[in-house]
Order: sequence, then structure tokens, then C-alpha cells
Amino acid sequence: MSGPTIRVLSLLELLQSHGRLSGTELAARLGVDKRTVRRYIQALEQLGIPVTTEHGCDGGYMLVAGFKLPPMMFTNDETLALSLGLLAAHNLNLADTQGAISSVQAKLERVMPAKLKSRSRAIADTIKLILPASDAGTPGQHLAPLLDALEQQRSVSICYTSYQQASVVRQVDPYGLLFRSGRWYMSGYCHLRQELRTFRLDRLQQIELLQQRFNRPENFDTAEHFTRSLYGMSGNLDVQVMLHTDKHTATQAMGETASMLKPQAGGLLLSTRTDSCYCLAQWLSQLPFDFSIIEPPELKLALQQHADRLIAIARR
Amino acid sequence: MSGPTIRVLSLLELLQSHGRLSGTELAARLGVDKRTVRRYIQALEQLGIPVTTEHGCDGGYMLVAGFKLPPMMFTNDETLALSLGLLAAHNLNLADTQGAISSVQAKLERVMPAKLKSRSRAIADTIKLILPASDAGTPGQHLAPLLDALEQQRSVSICYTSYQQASVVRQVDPYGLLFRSGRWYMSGYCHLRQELRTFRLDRLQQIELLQQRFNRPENFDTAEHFTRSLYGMSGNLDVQVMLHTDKHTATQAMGETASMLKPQAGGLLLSTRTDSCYCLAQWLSQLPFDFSIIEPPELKLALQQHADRLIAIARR
DNA sequence: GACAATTAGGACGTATTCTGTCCTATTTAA
DNA sequence: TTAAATAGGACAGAATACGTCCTAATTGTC
Repeated sequence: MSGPTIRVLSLLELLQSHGRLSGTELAARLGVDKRTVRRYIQALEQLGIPVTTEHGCDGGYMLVAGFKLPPMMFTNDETLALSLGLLAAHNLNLADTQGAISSVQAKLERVMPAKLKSRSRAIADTIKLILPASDAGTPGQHLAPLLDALEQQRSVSICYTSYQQASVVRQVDPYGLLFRSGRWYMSGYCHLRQELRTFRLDRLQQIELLQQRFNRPENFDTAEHFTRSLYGMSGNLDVQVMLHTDKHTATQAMGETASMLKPQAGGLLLSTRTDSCYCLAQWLSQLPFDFSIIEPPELKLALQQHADRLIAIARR
Repeated sequence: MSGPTIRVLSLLELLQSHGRLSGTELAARLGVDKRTVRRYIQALEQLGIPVTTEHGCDGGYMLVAGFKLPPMMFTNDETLALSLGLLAAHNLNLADTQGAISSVQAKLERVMPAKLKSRSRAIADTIKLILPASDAGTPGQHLAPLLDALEQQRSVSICYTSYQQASVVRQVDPYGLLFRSGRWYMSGYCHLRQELRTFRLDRLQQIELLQQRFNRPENFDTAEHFTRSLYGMSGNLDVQVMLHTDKHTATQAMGETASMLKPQAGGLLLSTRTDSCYCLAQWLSQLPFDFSIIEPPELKLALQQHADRLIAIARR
């Protein structure tokens, strides 16, 4: 291998080791015509290596200051994954990530060859993701200490307002963050309540990083804890409903709620708690498969009432 | 001019990022024969980049120490955006992006200073995103031509199976892709039907890139078109339901579906089409507010039948 | 010693890419 | 105005890159 590949890379080395060189000089050193030098300059640009040119008398070529070997090489799959990821990050809206997304894209594009840049641009221009969106960003002054705490496994002191309650100051060991249905949550060990708790980030009023350190439990599954705390702890009525279907069909109809179903003889058991049988009856009524209410009797009554309402609507 | 030059640079990058790699491994990664790898090694030597080789069993190639990539400097916000984006990309499952996400992360980490790497790791370890997930990846052989078509604005010939219909070959000008509720769609101009159409990617059986080019309409809004086509076109029964509620409550209950409701005297009008009154009745029965069925009469019957079923369950 | 897995490099045919030449166009400085 | 630099399209002929096939040598394991 002695030809153009070597000459293009030799051009790169020449430009790296000289402040500025004219096309005539480069042609002589590479042993090619000036027209070919211009092609090689194009080749470097396509490889993502930015070259500054000066027109007119005393013109010439220079590498952008400080630029070094080599450009960032992604495969098409990698470019796709990266571009989709940055698209999705628009929806998450944690802190001021909108501006950050643009600047990340700009930085990555500067080290991408033109072909990958074009692919990345096409993906961004033609692909849309409809995802749950977070309404408002979490204020940056909350997030910086929180991310530091997560990274360094240090406690935080938070001022938090639960639903319908006054603000309380607590010390928390943050184990993880979760994004679900457009909201950000933090899960961690609450020293005030002496147990795992979940906090909505939009209800955080103040957060301060403490010196005290903790050890996050190994294999702590943030999503699992959240799912349980959201579905399993609230409410004062125990509920058991047997769903006469398979796990796959249940997941299709119920989304991630299906993860709390337990396989049993006869189907899948939904075991939870609720404050409102009527709300749960409404939710159950959309399920496209058969189910049986085991507990509580109030739920059967609520379902009956709901069905009566539907019948009244149908008769209008 | 790009193939071999890029591959030589990729070889350099691979050697810089791994302690040692065999010729077989390098050939696989670069997509060339081992004989070509040996030529590329020669090329690096000719460029003055010293490569150490080890003969025999477990042999391989290594760079002489000292050839490094420049660090890539991201801010904390940028690191957060990038890391969240890659987390989210897991759910989208378009082609084989799972492996690609890992390798993107690895590539980026190699050029990150230790502090950013630690932050990025902490984010990946402690943050979870619960998002709609795509069940299965779109086969790569479909996606490559499709992405090429989008980038180059070239038509494709697709073999597509609509719901309950036989496969049909069509020529389509693809305008964009959309991810929604766990599914990937393509929107474009269908030459067979002479109008904009929406296609589910999991129903694509074949796709072939054509030479014919098109001009994508300026400011084409993929999501808007999708929303309209998904809610306004499918089905053979016209549906009109008046929801006796306000827009905010509707949005809480229905998510983005609420965007298609039209304010009218008496509430919000849902005007759509459906193939299945029974499915629609099930969906309507979960709504936590009053509604009236205007059209069709079949929907009233379906709602009645659904309510009867619920009553039977309540009586068990 | 035999075998397997690695390194090394020459030769060949084939498909693809590259090159210099010619040309037009634009930008600077003297 | 002239000269010296940048820029890029088009064309015909030459050069290059690639995989395949082959021989040769080096290691490690059984």
C-alpha cells in the first residue's frame, strides 16, 4: 500500500507539523498535482478533520488550532443510537439539558466525518419520538448537589413537601433517580422515617449536600422499588384480582403495571391496595380479558355501579 | 476517496483503545480480510507510527505507547444529556442499537477525562427511565435502506401488510419515522394511493432503495401527520363522542390522544374512525368523566355489551 | 512431533478509484 | 491590471485496493 491512503495521511502529518503550507508546496512534497492536493484537503474535511484555508496571494492551508489525530469513528448503528438518544433526551428535561443537547451535538459533529454527520443530521431531521415529556426542568441548583450525592454516595438534606402536607426537612441517602410518565423521582433511604421513600423532584424546595457518606445497597433496583411504592403502599383497602390471561397479553394491556402480577393457578394475581374502589373499577373495566375480583367486596359493588353508569350512557 | 483511508484511521483508533488485538479480530472489526489488515499495519509503519507485533499462538498487534486521542471536554449538563439520551435509547430498540449503545459509551469514555467518566457512570448506574419500550428491533436489513432513503431523499419500494389485508408492493417517498407507544412508524407519500400514508415498521416485509429522488415538503411535521393519520383515517366506522369535561382533565385521562379533541358547546368532541366498536367501548369505559355517544349506534350497543360483561364479573 | 492459531508477504485477476489535464471561477496583494 | 493563490467539474487512462491463494515462520498445547 503506497498510494493515496498514505498520501492523505502524510498530508495530515505535514499540516500537523507546519503552521501553514501552500498548495504548491504541498503538491511538491507529496509528489502530486495541485488539483490532487485540493482533493486531499476535501478528503481530510470528509474525515472530520477541519482545515482552514486562506484565499488569494500568499494563500494556504492550516489545521484548526490544536487539532490532533484521529476523528471519532462511529458505525451507522452507533450513529443511530447516539442520535436517537439525543432526540429522546429532549423529553426528559432534567435541568437545562436543551442547550446541553445542542452543544453535545455540535461537539460530536466536529469530530465526525462528513458522512456520519450527514446521517446524524438526517436522523435528527426526519425522526420524531413521542414520549412522555417532563413539563418543567428541575432547577439546576437542586440537581447539581443531587447528582454529586449519587456519584459520591453522600447524604443530602432536603426540604420536601409531600402531597397535602407541610414542608419537612429530612436527611436522605439518595439511591437513584427515576423518570416515569413525565415526572422525575428520587428514591432513597429517609433518615426521618427510617425506611426507603420516594420523592418527586418537583416537590423539592431545597437540597444540600452533606459530608456524611453511605453505601448504596448492591443491585438496588430503582424502578422496582418505585413500582412497588407507587402501586403497593398507598390505600387502605387490600385488593386481590385474578386476571385470566397470560403475562404477555397483560403487559400489552397494562404496560409496566404488569410487572407486579404474580402467576398463580387460574391466571395472574394482582395484589395491591387502593383508596378508591371506583377508580380501580374504572381501570379494570378497560382490560380486554376476563378477570375475577377476589377482594374486597366493595370493589365488586363499585364495578357494578360503574357498569350501571355505562348502561345509562349507552341508552341515551 | 474515503474507504481505505478511514479504515487505516479506524485501525489506529482500535489499536489506541485496546492493549492488543489479533489480526482476525481487527479484520472482523474493520470488515476486511486479514491480508488487508496486514497491509494496513504496513501503512501505519510507513506513516511512522510504530506497531509492535507478536508472532505465534495468541499473537497480535499493539501500538508503541504514546499515541493517544485528545480528551473530549463536556460540561456536567452535557454529560447528563448524553448519558440520559443513551439510557433512553435502550427503549427505542430500532435495529440492533443495544450493542451500539454500549460501544458508543465505550468510545466516548475513552476520550473523556476521569472525572466526566465517573459522572457518566454514576448517571448510568443510578438513573432509570420508564418509557414505552419497543418489543422487537426492526431488522437491520430493512433499516439501512430506509435510513439511506431518508437521508438522500430517495424513494423506496416496500412490501407492506396492512391490518387484515394481504401484502402489497408500493413505492413510497419516506418523509420521516416516528416512535410512539412502543412502535415505530414511517410516514411518507404512497405512490399507490397517491397520498400521505403511515406504515408500521414491524409490518414491513421487504424494502428496496430506488434511484428515484423526491423533495420532502419543507417543514413536514412527522408527528402531526402521524397523529392525524392514526386517529383520523383507520377504520370503517365514523365515530363521534362528546366528552363532558375540560381539556385539562381530558389530557390527564387520555394523554396525547386529547390533542385531537375539538372544543364545542357541551364539551369536547372526539371525532375518529374505528374498526372495532368493542375495543373503543372498552377504552371509553375507563374515562373518569361523563360522555355521550353521538355516532355510531353500534358503539352504543358495544358499550351495553361491555357493561353487561362487567356486571357479570361483579356478580361472581 | 503433530496440530492449531497466529504472524509474514508475494502474486494474480478484477473492480473501483485516483490522477493529471483542461477549464472556469473567485480572492487577495502589489 | 497582473500575478499568485484558493476552488471544483469533467474526462480518459493509469493506478490502487481487495480477496483469494499460496508458502513460510513462530508460538503454545497435547
